[in-house]
Formats: sequence, structure tokens, C-alpha cells
Amino acid sequence: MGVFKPVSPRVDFKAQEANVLAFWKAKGIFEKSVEQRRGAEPWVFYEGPPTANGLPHIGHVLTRVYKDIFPRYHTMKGRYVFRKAGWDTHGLPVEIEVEKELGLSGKRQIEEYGVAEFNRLCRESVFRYVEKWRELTDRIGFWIDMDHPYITMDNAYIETVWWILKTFWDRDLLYRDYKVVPYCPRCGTPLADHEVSLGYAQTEDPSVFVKFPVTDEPGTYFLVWTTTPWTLPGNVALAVGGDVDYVKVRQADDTYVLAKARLEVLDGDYEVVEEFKGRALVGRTYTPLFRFLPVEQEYAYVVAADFVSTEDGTGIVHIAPAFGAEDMEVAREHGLPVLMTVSGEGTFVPEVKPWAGLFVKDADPLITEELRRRGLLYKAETYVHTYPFCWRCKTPLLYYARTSWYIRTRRHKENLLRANREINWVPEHIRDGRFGNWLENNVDWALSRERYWGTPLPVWECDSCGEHVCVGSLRELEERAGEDLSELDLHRPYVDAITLPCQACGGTMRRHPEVIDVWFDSGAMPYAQWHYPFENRETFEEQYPADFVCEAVDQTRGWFYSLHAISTLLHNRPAFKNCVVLGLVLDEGGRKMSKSQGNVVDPWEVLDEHGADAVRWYLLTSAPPWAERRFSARLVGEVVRQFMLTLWNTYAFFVTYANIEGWRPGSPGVPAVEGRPALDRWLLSELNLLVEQVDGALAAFDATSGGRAIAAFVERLSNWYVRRARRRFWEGDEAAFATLYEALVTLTKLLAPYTPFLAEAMWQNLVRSVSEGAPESVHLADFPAADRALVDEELNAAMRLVQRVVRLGLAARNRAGIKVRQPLAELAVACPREEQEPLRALAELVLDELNVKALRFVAPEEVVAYRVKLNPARLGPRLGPKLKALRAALQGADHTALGRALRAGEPIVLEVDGESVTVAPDEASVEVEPIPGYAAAVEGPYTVAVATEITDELRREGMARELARHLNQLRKEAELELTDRVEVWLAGVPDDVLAEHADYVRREALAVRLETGEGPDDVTARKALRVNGLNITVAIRKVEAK
RNA sequence: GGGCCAUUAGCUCAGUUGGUUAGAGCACUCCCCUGAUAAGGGAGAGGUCCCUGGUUCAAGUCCAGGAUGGCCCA
Repeated sequence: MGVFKPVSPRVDFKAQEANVLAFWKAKGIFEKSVEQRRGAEPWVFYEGPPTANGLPHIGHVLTRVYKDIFPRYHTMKGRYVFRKAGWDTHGLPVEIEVEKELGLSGKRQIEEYGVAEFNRLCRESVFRYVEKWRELTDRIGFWIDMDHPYITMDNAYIETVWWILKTFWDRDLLYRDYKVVPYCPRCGTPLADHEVSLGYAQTEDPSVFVKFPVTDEPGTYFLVWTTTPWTLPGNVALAVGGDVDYVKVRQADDTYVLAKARLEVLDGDYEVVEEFKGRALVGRTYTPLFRFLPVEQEYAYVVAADFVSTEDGTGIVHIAPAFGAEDMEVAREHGLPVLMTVSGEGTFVPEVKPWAGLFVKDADPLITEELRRRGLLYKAETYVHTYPFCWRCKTPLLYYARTSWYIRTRRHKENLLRANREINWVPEHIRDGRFGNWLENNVDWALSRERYWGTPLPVWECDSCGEHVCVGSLRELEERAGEDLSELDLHRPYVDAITLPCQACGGTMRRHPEVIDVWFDSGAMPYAQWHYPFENRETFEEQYPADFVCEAVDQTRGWFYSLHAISTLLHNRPAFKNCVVLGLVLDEGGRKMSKSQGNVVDPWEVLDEHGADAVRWYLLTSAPPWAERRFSARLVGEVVRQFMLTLWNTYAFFVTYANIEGWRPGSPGVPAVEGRPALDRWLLSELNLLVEQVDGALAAFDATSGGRAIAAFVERLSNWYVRRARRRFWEGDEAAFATLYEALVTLTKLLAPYTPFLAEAMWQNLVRSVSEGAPESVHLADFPAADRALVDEELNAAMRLVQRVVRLGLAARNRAGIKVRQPLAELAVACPREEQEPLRALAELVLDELNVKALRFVAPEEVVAYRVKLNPARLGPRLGPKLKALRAALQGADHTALGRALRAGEPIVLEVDGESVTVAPDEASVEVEPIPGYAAAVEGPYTVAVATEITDELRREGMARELARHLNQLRKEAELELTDRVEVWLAGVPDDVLAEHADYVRREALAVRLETGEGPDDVTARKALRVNGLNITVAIRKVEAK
């Protein structure tokens, strides 16, 4: 019975992960990992809440993996890392889904359908995929408390949001204003700037040049350009640039006024009849194109405005105050009327008779046609430009005058910027780049949405006197309303039904019907997740601000901003100290994944194929976090083979031989580190260096380089340490077992944050099974601390040298065409003098690996000949005909001396026709030629050669190794256990080989008996071979254990 | 139109404050090693370091302009 549970090199990671998940769940490991640090210094993580009304995709896996690794690491470092899940449940995306399902379109239909029922469906839909989210979260090993999440639609959450808004209200940070806003006519709501930015797209719009008849000058027109003909019925003025040059031109029977710099827009010949500054036009009147709405003020005249440019259009801008922010400014300045020709649904109002009820964009061609019919159209073209569309429903946005509620973030711009400077952004450039720029250009936060499913704006207004109150808590609402509202759903329509008696005039106060921007919900989570300040004040104090938040780069203006803005306005400090910003996940072809393109990678496919650790490892190590990354299952598979299986096999190797030898950690026979062979001390030196590196990297939020360092170590562990120490394990060498064990156990701890399943599986078997006192899970263990005393830089350098010499030696053997199994007499090494001693100390490793008998330090010339070759391309132009003579001189020269000089970077001098010619190192090259008896490889100052002579003695030894190898191959093919003993028969092997090496062959093949001949009929396996030109038959028979 | 990021081998990525002949892994060819390995090693093939110009003794690296892609803003 072995000490450890046997480990097969053929591992099913998926099945193993399922077992680990079950173990974690059964033992409550996650809860314990948090609880065990209670009382320790908190390290605070905030979860950016996803919406569960859609399925999670691979991009969510990326963020969740990053959100997992650092909390795990800090937990292992001894911090108390509370992890509360959250759900974002409000907002337009949710409403849009429900609208689609109900087949509704627009706010009117929703209201006819009934807001109560509509919101009930919204409430249901937000958790539609919550189980899928939980499954995925669970499956990828993202440890977060999904059983006690904060939910933005809960009354308690809303109450905290109200408290924040009330606080802002009391500080005059919340106000209402008329403003032209980007407005989605389909959704019936204005959009916030960050929403608008989600929907810019190339589009083709009309480009029409319209003739505005100048009053008192028949046949003369102001030429005006617009891409939105539908705004023309709302026109009230024209704007020109005061200092801009304008001209009056004659074309056929008509005269046009336009900017001189824009004459290019005219078709055909024209005659300039007059030139003047724009200010000369101010006050001139024109005949309005349309007169649908009654107007009392004076209007339809020319004004000056500084935003008029001559980059496009005609230099004369049509002003429709209801449909442009700048237009509204002009109207305010000049007391112009605001013509509301369009309804809240984006259709013309009844007064606009010809097009009443028509969606404005659809009316564009009709209006253009109407103008053409009336002779007021100069020309109509189309124009391709970027224009904002609704990010959810793709309807073109209209700029439209609405009343809206705002938060005065601009007033706190300096605070926002100052707080930003305290944040550690990863990558750093976000701070002054993307996020800093955004804050620099801060505008007041458009808070309100004229929608249904959201946190209601807690502002009530009196019918009679216009008095406002902002309600900051449920209790305040109850007190003002004078009734028990503990059962009230704070959503619409129920909250709308609550009216308050006006304390000023006794009138009735009704709630403003808006709900608020959902980004405000999520940005309020530091407070609202604890129902602060109504409950959990201490918890809040402890859990604010966050040490760590992490989302993809698209959250810069989303959640990162809303968190930052609310925290800064409320407490004048940042909500988070460190922010890791992730790049987007692209498909295998480098394209953005989108549902509409159908190239979204389903995380389950790759999780089912390769397992969660593989996906995690790939996402963490394949590229720095902020880089966009291409994702494909194929690349994840590569990671499995290269990293995970290499580690696993090393682990399996250890367990196999530890069990065979009955070795267990803590064995009294294990020598102290100083007493172990250099190879062991080297491994532990590298190991402690690794610990230091990974610790430092994770502390700096750099999972990528930490992971890459681990991968590099595992590669060295498997392909150098185990390879070189293998024989010692067969022999039960305690130092080897102890060294490999320490490396593997440390690796499980280093890997715990990266690949928690694999680390757990190894921990359970390597540690937990042999040590009752050990933590129940690797995730309850402390992160390893580096032992600096074990780091030996000189040894590390010496080992690098060894590996280099081995590499060159293998290249030399390869060049000689002598396989490694054939022993050779001598390895000749030329290297810098100071490296000879370190190499000599480790010579055994080199000789063993290269299968040579002795190491000798030589001068390079002893094993290679130099041949100097002139470079005619460089020397020809300089020397001309003398080159030929130089060649001749070189023929008889001492190439060894010249080559040595050139290789040292020195010029050489040759006598040519009694004249000294200097040849620079770049004018000649040195070729290395083998000399008889050696094969060599050269790299920089290193020359490594093997003596190629194979004596009969060496040949016999080589034959013995061939036999051992083939016998072992046969053992393997016969699927024998590593401990099985065999009887061996050999036929066709020369007697002298057996005479000298029978013992060796027996030992290598674990043979209890070695005979010549074909062997009996009942052998376990037999094979005919051709070895070194001889026909040989080998046979083995398994000896049954007694 | 502006800001930020990226662009290095067929693919995925390294490449320090500028410094020899630009690297690794995967895939390909030949050879080798294997008493853990789905691994490993050697050799080969594979590069306009996105382009143009500049600074410098020296540029993948620094500067300017441009191209392409992505994100963000107007």
C-alpha cells in the first residue's frame, strides 16, 4: 500500500474538477477560507454586478477569472477578503427584452398593457439565466458568495440609493433643467452620454441644400445645408459667422447668399456679385418655409453665432431650438420661440398636417419633395457620416428638448480628478488617458429616464404651489404620507400612487414619474450592498473603499465612472484603490464577438473540452490583462498539453516512485538542504526565486508574468531536474524525494490562485493524505514565503552554463551522426576561464546527459579549425584589384591566429605585395570547420566538441545500452508494472558484449535472470530487432510475485 | 474630427534604460532521447519587426507623419 494515492499520467481534468467542486461544496471550503481570516486586515473586493437576463459569454469568464485570482491570493496572504455577489436588475435592456417578448413597441403600448404587469415581467426576466450564471461561476471556480448577493431592485437597495440622492439634493447637487438631449424615440427616453457613445455607427443621411427666400428681395435666397430635413418645420432662425466672408452669387435667374469658402457646393457656373462679412447679414429676415405652429415672437431672421464654421455646408446654419443643443442656446440668447413639432415618440405632432403621425426620419424624403415642388430646394444628395443610434434598439437618436434631472458632477470636477490620481490603474495609462480625459471633459450626469423599470426618482412636486421634496428613506416617505408603507414595492406604478400632503400649501404632491439611470444603481453598490446607512454601518466602514475592482475596458465610462462619481461626491475619495482594466476577448480571427455576427464563443464548449483550470490558465497567462485577446479552444488545448500535463506527469512520477520506495515526507533520512547534491540545491534555489517572483507579481496585479514564471519553472523541473535525477528516484534517494516533494508542494500553493482545482487535487494527495495537521484545503493554506537563504545565484548561473554546454554537446553529437546512446570517450569544452570551475563542479550532469566519459577544457583551436573568408562585397570596392592578391596572401596565412583575432573582434593585418592591409572584423568572416576526430558546435565564446572515435570497448557498451533500452521498450509494450521483475533471453548478441555488460543489462531491465537464446514459448513478449547491424531477438517473461 | 491601445514567423505571444546575427511555444521536415510524459532535445525551414521620414556611432525599441484594427469621446 503506497503512501500516496496512485496517480495516472492519463488524467481526466474535467472529472477531477467535478470531484474538487464537490469537495469544496461538501466541506464549505470557500466559506472557511473567508471565515478563517475574520479579524485580519480586510482586503476589499467589489463585484461589478452583471445582469442575468442574458447568457454569460467568454468575456464574462475572463473578468470573473481575474476577479477570482487576486482575492484568492490575498486570502492566502492572510487578509480577510469578503466576496459578495451582486445583480444588476434594472434598466432599459431589461425593458427592451420584455417589450420584445410581449410584442410591444413604444411607451404608449406599455402603458396600455399596464405598468404593473410590465414591471412584474421585468422582475421575472432579470433572473431568467441566473442559474446559468451560478453554474458558470461555480464551474470556473470563481469564489463569491452567490447566496447573499446584493440586488439592485430590492427595496433596501433602492432605499440606500434614495438616501444618496437625498444627500445630493440637500447639497444642491440634483437639479432639473430643460435641455436638448439625445433621445431615443422608440424607447421614449433620453440617453446618457455614455449610452450614446455605445451606438455610433456609419450611416447615410440626406444632404439637402435649401433655399430660404430673403424678405424684400425676390429671387434671392439664403442657401442652407442640413442633414435633417425633418427639423425644418421647427426652424426659427438662421445663423452666420460674424467674421466669416459671405458672397452673393447669381446663378441663372436666382441669387444665393452663402459663405465665400463654401462656393464649391454650387453646381455649375456662377457669378459673384457682392462680398461682405457675416455681421452685415444679422437681422435680415426671410420667409419661413413652414408655418404649422402659431408664433407670437418675432422670428425668422439672421443671427450671428460663433459655432458657425465653413468646414462643411454653406456657412449658414438653420436653427431649430427643439432639436439641437446649440440651437437651444441661440434661442435662449435671442428670445426665439421653441417649436415643438415632434412628439415624444418621434412623430410629427398633429399640427404638422402633411406629415402628422409620421416618424420624422421617414418624413425626410417627403419634406425634401415638398420643398422641391415649391422651388425651395437647391439640390438633394446623400451624406455618409457617423451618427448615434440607440445602443439597444438601433433606432437613430434624435436631439430633442426634454426636461431632465441632472447631478452636478461638473461642480466637483477637480475632486474627481484629484481622487483619480489616488487610484492605481492597471494598465497605468488609463488614469491619465482614457479615464482622466473623460473626467476632464466631465458634464453633469443626466440622471433621469422616462421609463418604468428602474429605481424611481424620489422627488415629489406639489400640484398647487410647485414645492419639491426629495425623500431619502422609506420612513420619511411613511411620515410624509402618513401611512404604513412597509409592504410597499418601491417600484412603479405602486410608488407613483403615493401622494404627499404639501407642507407649504396643503396641496397634493405627486412623484416625478422618472426612474434613474441604471449606472447610478451599480455605482451606489459600495453603500447599497450593505443597506447603508440604515444597517451595517460597521461593515460598510470596514468594506469601503475597495482595494480591488476589475472589469473590461468598456466600463471606464460605465461602472468605473459611476462608482467614482458617487463616492467622490459623497465622501470625496475614490471608491477603489486598484483597478484592473481588461481588454476585450476577440474571436479566433481577431474580430469582436457579437451576438449578431454569431461568432460568440460559448464558454461551456471549451470548459467541457479542456476544463476550467485550462481556461483560467490560458486567460491569465496568454496575454497581459489589458490586451485584446484572441480566443479559441485550440489555444486552450495547447496550454493543457504544454503546462498542465507536464506538471501532472512530474507529479505522477513523484507519486509512483515515492510509493514504490515507501517514501514519506518528514522521513528522518532526508538530509538538510546544504547536504544535498548541487542539482537539488539548484532546484530549491530556483524554487525560492520563483516564490519571490510570483508573490511580487500577484501583489502588483500582474498575474501574467507570475504565471509565466511558474510555467518556466515547471518546464525546468520536468525537463531538467527530473530528467537528471531520475535514476536517484529508482534508488530511493531521500534527498531527491524531499527536493521534488518540496517543489511540488510549493507549486500547489503558488498555483492555488491560478488553477485552484489542479492545486487542490495535488494538495489533497501530496499533503493532506500524509499530514493530519495540514490545512484541509490548499486554499486554507498560507501563500509560501521565499527563503532567501536558499537562493544561490552562482549556482543558478552555473546550471545555465551546464544546460548550454549540454545543448551544444547534443548539437555536436548530432552533427557527428552519433546517437546519444552510444558512449563516447571525451567532451572537449572551450569556455571563458572563470566558468571552468563552476562547470567542472557540475561535470557529472554534463557527462551523464551527453553520455561521454570525460570532460576536458581546451582551447578552441584544439577541436576546431578556423577558416577565414574575405567578404568581397565589402573589400572589393575598397581594394579593387588588390583583392586578388589579398586572397593569395590569406591562403598561406595562419588561419587559426587570424580566426582567433577576428572572433575576438580585432582587425587583422596581412602583407600584400610588401604592403600591410588591414581587414576589419566586418570585412571577413570566420568559419568553423571540424577537425578529424571531433565534432563541434560553437556559440559565442563557447565551443563544445565530442571525440568521435568509437573504440570496440565503447561499441560494446553502446550495444549494452541498446539492449537495455529495447528490453525496457518491450516491458512497456507488455504493460508491465515498474516493479515487475522479468527473465530475459537474448539471441544474436556477441558474447563479448554479454561478458562485459550482462550485469548492467540485467539491472537496467530489472531482470532476475539473463540467458542467451530465443527463450521458451511462454515468454511475455518477444521482438526481433536490428541493432548496430546485427539481427537480435529479445524476449522477456514476467516473474509472478510470490 | 479628437483621445487611448494595438500591429514582431502561418498561428499565439516575448523582446528591459536604444547595443552583437530579433526570440519562445504551436504547426511543418529530418534526426535523437524516453524506467513519468499527450512530453523533451538537436538541426532545418519560416521575418519588409505595419509604412514613410527623422534623431543616433547604433532603432523592433526614441520622435514625427501615415495605414490598419479595437475601444472611447465628439
